[in-house]
Amino acid sequence: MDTETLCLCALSVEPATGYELKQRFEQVYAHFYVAGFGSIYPALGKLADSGLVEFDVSRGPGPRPRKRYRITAEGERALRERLATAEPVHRVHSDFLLLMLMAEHMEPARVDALIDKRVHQINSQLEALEKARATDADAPAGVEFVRDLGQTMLHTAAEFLQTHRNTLISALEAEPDHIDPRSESINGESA
Amino acid sequence: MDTETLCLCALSVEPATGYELKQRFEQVYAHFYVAGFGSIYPALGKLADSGLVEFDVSRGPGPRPRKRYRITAEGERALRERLATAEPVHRVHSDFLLLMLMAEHMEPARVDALIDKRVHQINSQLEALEKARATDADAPAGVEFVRDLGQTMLHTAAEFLQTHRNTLISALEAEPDHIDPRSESINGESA
DNA sequence: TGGCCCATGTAATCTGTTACATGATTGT
DNA sequence: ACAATCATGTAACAGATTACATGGGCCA
Repeated sequence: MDTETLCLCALSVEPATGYELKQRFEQVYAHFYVAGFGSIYPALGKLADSGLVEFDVSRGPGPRPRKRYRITAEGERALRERLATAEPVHRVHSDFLLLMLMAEHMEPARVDALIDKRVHQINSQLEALEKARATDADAPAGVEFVRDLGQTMLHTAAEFLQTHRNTLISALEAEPDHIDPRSESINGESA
Repeated sequence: MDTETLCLCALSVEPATGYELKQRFEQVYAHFYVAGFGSIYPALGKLADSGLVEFDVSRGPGPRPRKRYRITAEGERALRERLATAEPVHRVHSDFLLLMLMAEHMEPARVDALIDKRVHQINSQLEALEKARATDADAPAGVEFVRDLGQTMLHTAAEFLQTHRNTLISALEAEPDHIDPRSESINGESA
């Protein structure tokens, strides 16, 4: 499922402009999907071409007219069709974890900073989800399910990082693979 | 960071053929990275061209020679460089969660089946991690860190799904948006 | 008047996925 | 005899990222 289906899903909840969709994705969908303008606008264009969405035009602030998209009856049908047949692929693509895997090859301070950064990312996503829950109190069951799962996962990740960071950093400092081959005998047992 | 860097990382741990790398990725890296042959082989080719890895050739079972790659000194330098500057991007791309978000538009049985499938995926990844831990007992601190984090996250996800699936399914059955527009007056307030 | 937010879109580029092609060895 | 596993690679395609282009309104 690509950005096109993502937009169709979002529009089935509530009409929006492309710009608004991006914001919504960042605020509420960020923990399981990302999409930039470069994929959102072409996706909306294609959806409109195939009649799955339509739009009202109004004079926007920029040089181009602003378009507020909404799903059509045909779009609803297509959406149900896609939902009924799509595979539930779930993949994580994390440079962060790859970096952690290679922690031995980095300076401990760098590792520490990376964890810090990740914790901040997680916390801002958690805040966004908290806000969404407050704003949109009785959302559909599916939306709440995903929101709760997101909060649980993010919370668990943050907690793990906070609890284990010291263990990791200590281990790295004890066995300094990362330091340039000048200072060798910290353990007193190098060649 | 792309498949190229991923391969460089994996080869810095231990030499391997392209085929073996894929297996390793599936078994131990699956919870945070995926790569198919179509990206692994070209990546290894490029790495070899730029001198970051080298390989021994032996007569393999297939029509082509088998190449076992290992990282070079220059490769180690390049790797450290990349590790020192890379951004810790972490992104989830989950059709599964998007489907759950749209649960109202599906039949409850379908939602149930999707959750089932996901739980099985998680469990097989957990098994792979458990096996890796048993096999490779005292791995570097970074590797253990990532392995433990993976187990924690996967375990949390599985538990959440098991605990909340009934609540979700019940909610869906109570308010059948998913059924064709025949039965309207369940809430008694349709147009 | 300088910068940020709103707002849409295109084009070049990068990367990954999928399908295809090839074929020996080992186990059932 | 058949299937699975081992094993490498290419080519076509799909999709996303990035940078660019445009410009009004609002706030300090």
